[in-house]
Amino acid sequence: MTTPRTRMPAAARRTSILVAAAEVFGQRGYAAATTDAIAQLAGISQAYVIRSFGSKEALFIATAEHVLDLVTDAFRTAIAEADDTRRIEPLLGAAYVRLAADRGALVTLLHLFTLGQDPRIGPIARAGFLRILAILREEAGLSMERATAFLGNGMLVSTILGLQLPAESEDPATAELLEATFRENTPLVRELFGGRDLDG
Amino acid sequence: MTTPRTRMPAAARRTSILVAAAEVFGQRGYAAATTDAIAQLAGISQAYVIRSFGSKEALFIATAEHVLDLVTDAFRTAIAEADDTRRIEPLLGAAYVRLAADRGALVTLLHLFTLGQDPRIGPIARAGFLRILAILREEAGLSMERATAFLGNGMLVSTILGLQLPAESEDPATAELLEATFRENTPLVRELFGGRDLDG
DNA sequence: GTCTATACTAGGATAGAC
DNA sequence: GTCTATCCTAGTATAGAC
Repeated sequence: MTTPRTRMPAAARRTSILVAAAEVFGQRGYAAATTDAIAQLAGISQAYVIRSFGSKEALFIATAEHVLDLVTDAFRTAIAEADDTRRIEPLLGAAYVRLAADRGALVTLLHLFTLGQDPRIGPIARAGFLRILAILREEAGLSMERATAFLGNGMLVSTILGLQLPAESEDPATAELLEATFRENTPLVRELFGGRDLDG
Repeated sequence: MTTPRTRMPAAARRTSILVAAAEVFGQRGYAAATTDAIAQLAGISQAYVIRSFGSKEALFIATAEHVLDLVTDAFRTAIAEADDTRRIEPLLGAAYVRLAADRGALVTLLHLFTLGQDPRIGPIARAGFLRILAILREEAGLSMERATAFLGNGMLVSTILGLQLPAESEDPATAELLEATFRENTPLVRELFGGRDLDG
């Protein structure tokens, strides 16, 4: 709009753009997301978004790294809280589901993983995926079988978010699906999304 | 190009466009795919692609329905072959993996499931997902727990395809991941993709 | 650090011929 | 049934001011 808004230190501005970007990228995907939508959500001009990150592609990469950091941090915190008397998956699962509160984060990740064919983004996507796998294996101590079962469930969680299935459905098949996918975290999901549709 | 190529009955042309569309949509996703790339792959003009389906959106929807049919048909065939002395998941899994030979099909499905926010496509995506779930539950007789485990593994398979991880990697983590994800179908995957990268 | 204005391009869709 | 030519919009990126 007309006059410069809340002037802000560069680092803070960067963060606020990244947060907006994760939401928009999560909702629409990389290609369909517009830098203008991100700008509006961040409350700044489209040109300034580009100024700050150089290009839409660079912004997406920064956003992806940011989300990847959120996930790895969340997993590491969960791992630190674990004692070895119980399975660690519920803790990791809860950490993952809680990231859904960061609107867009999990679905942005899902979008990232569909971009393997992109010459710039593809390598980052592969590395990010393998990085998460390595944490599950080496830091959480999961066998490959347990790790893939956990990852599969995580992809399913993200898919359900991306589909925007209703968090509270009258359709019994949907309700049962959510129970089976979110398990002990189902109440957490309902709390996060209430009556609204699930989205990232 | 210049002069009309192989003139073809409308139905056959439709199919050949759908096949090309699945490949391009699978590779790039809905938004990034261009009707021109689809046209080139199908060997016809961009304008004719639009002519044939009305719009890019309509083409995507038709492609999605087509892929959904491939999946449901493949599952039903697998179910028909099952005897009840063994778990049915390996049969279903093999059927699913074989669809990867239809370049783009599985990853197109993955893209479809990220489009929940789209007013036109979203409802189709949700219905398609629930339709697959219903087959697993009602026709294959899986409990909801087994169905979600199977679906999660399927999403992981599609994600690995979308990431284009190499089918034969020197990286031990990747190799082990593929083994754990594809299980008894690992040889089939290698046969399908040989030395090439995995893609849809 | 942030804006307005604008240049430029890609790509979906239409018109009309054959 | 299929093409060429073209219109038109959306959206990224740049220039330059404050």
